[in-house]
Amino acid sequence: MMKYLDELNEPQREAVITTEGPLMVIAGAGSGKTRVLTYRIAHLINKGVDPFNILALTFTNKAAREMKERISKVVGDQEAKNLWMGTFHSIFARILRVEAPLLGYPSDFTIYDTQDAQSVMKKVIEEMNLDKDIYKVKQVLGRISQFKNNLITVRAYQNTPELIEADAAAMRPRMGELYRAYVEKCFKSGAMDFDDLLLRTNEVLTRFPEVLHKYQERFKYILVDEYQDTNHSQYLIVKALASRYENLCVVGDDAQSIYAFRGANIRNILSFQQDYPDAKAISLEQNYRSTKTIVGAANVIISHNKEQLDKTVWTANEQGTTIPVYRALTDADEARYVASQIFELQMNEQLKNSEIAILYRTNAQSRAIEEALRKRGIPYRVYGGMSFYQRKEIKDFIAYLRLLINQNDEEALLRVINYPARGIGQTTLNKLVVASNQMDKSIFNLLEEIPQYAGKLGINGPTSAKLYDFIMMIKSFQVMLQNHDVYEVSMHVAKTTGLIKVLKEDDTPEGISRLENLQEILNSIQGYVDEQKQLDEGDPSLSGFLENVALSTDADNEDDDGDKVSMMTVHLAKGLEFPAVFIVGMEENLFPSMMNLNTRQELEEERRLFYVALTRAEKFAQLTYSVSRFRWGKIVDSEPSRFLEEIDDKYLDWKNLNVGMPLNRSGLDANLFDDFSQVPRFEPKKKVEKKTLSRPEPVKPKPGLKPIGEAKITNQNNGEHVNLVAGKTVVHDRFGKGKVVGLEGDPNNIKAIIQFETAGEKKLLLNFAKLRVLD
DNA sequence: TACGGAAGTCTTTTT
DNA sequence: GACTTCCGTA
Repeated sequence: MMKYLDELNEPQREAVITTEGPLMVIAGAGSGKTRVLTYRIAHLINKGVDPFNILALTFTNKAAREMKERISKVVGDQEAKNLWMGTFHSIFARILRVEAPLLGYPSDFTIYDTQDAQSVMKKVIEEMNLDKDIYKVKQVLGRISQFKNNLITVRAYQNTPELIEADAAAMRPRMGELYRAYVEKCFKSGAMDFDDLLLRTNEVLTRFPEVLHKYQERFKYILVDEYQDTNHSQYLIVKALASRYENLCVVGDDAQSIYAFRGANIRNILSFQQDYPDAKAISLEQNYRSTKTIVGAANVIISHNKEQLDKTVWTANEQGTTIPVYRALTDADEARYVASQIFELQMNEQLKNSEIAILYRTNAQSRAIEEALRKRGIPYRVYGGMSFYQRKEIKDFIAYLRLLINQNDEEALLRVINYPARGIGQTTLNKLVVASNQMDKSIFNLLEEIPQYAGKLGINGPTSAKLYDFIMMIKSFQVMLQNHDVYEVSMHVAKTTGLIKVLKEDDTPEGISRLENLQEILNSIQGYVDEQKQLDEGDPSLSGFLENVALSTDADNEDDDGDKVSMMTVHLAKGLEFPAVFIVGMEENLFPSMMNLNTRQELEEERRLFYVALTRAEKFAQLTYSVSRFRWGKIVDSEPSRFLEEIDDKYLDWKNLNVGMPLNRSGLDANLFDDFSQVPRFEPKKKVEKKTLSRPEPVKPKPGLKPIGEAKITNQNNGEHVNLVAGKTVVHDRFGKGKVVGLEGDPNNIKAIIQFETAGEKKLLLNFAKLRVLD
């Protein structure tokens, strides 16, 4: 029955069978961390612990789901089903559904995602008449997030002169007021943002000892995965819950801490043994995932960091091949190289697409690669970026559904009260917001009695009637929800509100795709209803569906249909592994990111990020960088990443170093790079190599020195960077064919004067105009 | 009030 | 490039 223990090495087994007392497992990359966690939980259950008493906090929903499946295989579905397993946010949202009323929130509180929060803050700043260039929405919210993650409430802020002074010194003296107004608006709307889910959990556990006691008794055994990425708020929740039984097992790797920007505090893991003096520490150092080359290179990288726990990751695996480092000329060239290498891996190594991943530092890098993969006919899936639920048409529809559950949700109400258009304008809405603030009444409640208030607010008869109609429509949906299933109501909402109609009227490709998306969300609601009915856990609730929507990420969606190459940011790749991994964009200011070059801590986090990226690879890793890249609508020269120089050359295989950028040509010869076996391979001696690396190509004229006789643009035909000069014939999407008459303006922002055959002469900014060059 | 076009602004990573 | 904002027009 406990045969699984034989599948573990010594430290792994110890981590599994040490079930009582605090335990810290430092798990190096690829050291079988997930295996330890699953078997540990299975072991607890086999020992007779009730799954209801086990809480396992994972970093992603996907990790939770996969782990649950694996546990099911050992202990059976029935037992595994009752485990409390999920992300901090989803587990504590679930608990707050029960406990939030103690804090004055409705149990059907709405969860605001980042977009909602930004929209609320934008309105708060406008209502307070503050300068939006000084009080930038994202910055203000970032600051508030810091407060919340450190449990600094509005009151605590007001009582902390250092914070007030710091904000004053940063030219934002009214931060405290903004914080208060934002929190009040959320509270009034019955809404919590992501940080609130943790903050309010802390609050309820602190203020209500009996609640704390209840959950301490419930969660006798607690496991936390990726402990190095917990923030202070999460840390305190865990600490509070575990303080009674102290059966707390944290698993993590300080070398893989990559979420400091979100408040993660690496100290949480570094000082675990101070928090729990009796804690046992186990370190898993044998890597089962990667080749010696990959492990060796990764170790070299991470050794450049100062702040870390002592450990040595090693492997008994084969040596493996050296890591190719390809120097591309443009981002398009880089993408083409990756596509061609994927093709080769398939031919030579019989790898499936699904065994290959392309990792990048920023989502924006996916575009060029997608294009190259499409050209080669390689199927792929891009994870992250704009998720399905973030799309406007989906958010609009969801906003209606949110209103049915929580009519005080002001963000949702303002979003849809005039969409589709029903003649309710900004002026009217401003009056309503002001009145709502003054009367301390939600807009919805105010509108229920609009006939009696309209005159006082200066709202005319027809408008008042429209407002009333809207409220009555929402109320009719609410009534319908009482005796119809969620799917039926959703369908009715989509039709009655006119959402389907407006989308149908738009027959552009984008419009059609928006309609399809609406269709898809309706399908997924139906899927949810069916699934919940099967699980037989009462009637499927709309609020349950909405919670899934708010807390699920793109990576969680399991439409793993077919054999596709995975594309994602390095952050998203955490916890995953692939036989072959490409890490692209290994350039200064990109990886490491130009935003993180200021302090050693920031740079070390970038380095850990690279460490994470490289250790995703089992057999094949490849690195690429480009000497020029299309960024911010401009071509930007770039230098190879310092991380490349940090790796010992014995692990690397430099490619394409002596191919230069053709100067004074109208463009790159695309065919030159199509067959990569033809590209001269230059294996330089060490000295030359380093030199080449820091100055990899002939010095090109800086953009500022360039006369306005020519301009580099990206040709819409083929994505090539070409030089545009007077006399060229170009095609514009709207204006048609035309001849370039001249170029003028600032070198960074060149205007082309183009004489179009039908549209006449136009001046177009090259940073924006989409031109195809004909000759 | 709605819409479209053009200019302006911002680009890191995510629950 | 993507998104927002501003402005003119219907």
